[in-house]
Amino acid sequence: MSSVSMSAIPDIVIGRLPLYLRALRRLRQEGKQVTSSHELGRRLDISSAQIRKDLSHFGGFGKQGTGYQIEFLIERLQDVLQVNQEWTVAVVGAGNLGSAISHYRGFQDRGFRIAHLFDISPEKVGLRIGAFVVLPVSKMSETIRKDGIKIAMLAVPAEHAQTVADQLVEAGVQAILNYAPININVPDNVQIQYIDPVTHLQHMTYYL
Amino acid sequence: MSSVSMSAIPDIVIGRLPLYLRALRRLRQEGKQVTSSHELGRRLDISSAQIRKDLSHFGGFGKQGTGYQIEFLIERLQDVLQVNQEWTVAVVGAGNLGSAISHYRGFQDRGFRIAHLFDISPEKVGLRIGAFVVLPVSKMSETIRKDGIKIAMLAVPAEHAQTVADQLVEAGVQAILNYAPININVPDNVQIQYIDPVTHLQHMTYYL
DNA sequence: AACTGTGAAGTTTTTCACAGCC
DNA sequence: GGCTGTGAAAAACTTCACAGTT
Repeated sequence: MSSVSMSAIPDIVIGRLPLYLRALRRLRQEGKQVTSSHELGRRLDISSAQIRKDLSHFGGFGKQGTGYQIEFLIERLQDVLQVNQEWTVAVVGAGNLGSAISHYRGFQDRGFRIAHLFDISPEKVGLRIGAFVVLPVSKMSETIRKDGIKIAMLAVPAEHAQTVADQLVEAGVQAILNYAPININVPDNVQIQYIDPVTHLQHMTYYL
Repeated sequence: MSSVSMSAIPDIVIGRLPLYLRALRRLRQEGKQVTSSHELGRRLDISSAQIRKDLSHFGGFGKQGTGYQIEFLIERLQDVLQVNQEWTVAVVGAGNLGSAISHYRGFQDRGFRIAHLFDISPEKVGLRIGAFVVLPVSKMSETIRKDGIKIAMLAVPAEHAQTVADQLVEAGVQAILNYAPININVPDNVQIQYIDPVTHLQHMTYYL
């Protein structure tokens, strides 16, 4: 997990911040202005002490006796996670999954904008998928470099995931969200996260 | 996390087993017959000691001096995770995401078969999506009960996720994989897991 | 009265390191 | 020589409990 070890703040804490942020935005949408570690904890099924301790790593965001101002805390968490800016993202793979990702409206208002969709197949290249025209993988490095893209989502078959990841890293990508059901090796300074629904299902079947 | 606390084996260990299984099947596909905790660890970026300790919870699967028989270990892990049988799964939500899930070929050979696709929208009901004809949510409880379905994937808008989850639980579903970007409350005896790509992206941007 | 922020205590998880076996 | 399985040690993480503030 790369640059994690040199950070003073545990990675497991960082991993919870997006959940706090998501819940807080929900509370805001419901019209609430103030919340407490207890209310958040109840919603997220996390102890209130955990939430207070996590947040305390970044400063005193709350008020004793009152709780947390939702709007203020949202801003602070977005600052910490660096999602007050908009990140430009590339998607590689224009199959069913890449297509679904490209159509998804939920990235925009949480800090991410998809800028390009790449595919290697000549039949896909040139097609319009959602708001994008599929570009050839042969143009990938050049485009990513030109636009300074730092984040990519990988939705190619498992067989090609490592090769494409290598190209992405070579082109300057520093964070990869890998949807292919395979482990990938990247340099220590590159972030990687995985999405594989089957691992979640298999985790649950243990308990059934 | 429900029934977890009464188990002798830590949930965090259970969560890694699907990753081991995935890597082992990959090794098998590459033609390998034997592996070691070191080789697995290198691929997964997990320490070899961790892997040995995790596996030792379920019995001595390896041979000193030799390592692990890949085929044998795959079978054992599939037994432990109960994925030697095929689980029948329902998908709720026939939008882009539900459609992508329904088209995905990767569930079948890892223990899961999608049996039904539900949607509430009258325009969607009756459409053919992948191998499925979209069924109305009004038929959901009845169908799930009749087929004894225990697992559901939730791909509806965040606003409807809790309501649909309640109906699923009421109909007998015991495990839900929620793709909606919102926390859901379910009874203690029901498993729930989340997939939200944005939380992963936000986790990574912290380090950029 | 209600709530935060936080040291200290408690618990869980990981790593170490090595005996035992192939 | 290489590897597993495992107690013991170390590290990481969570919870407790309460002083301090509104």
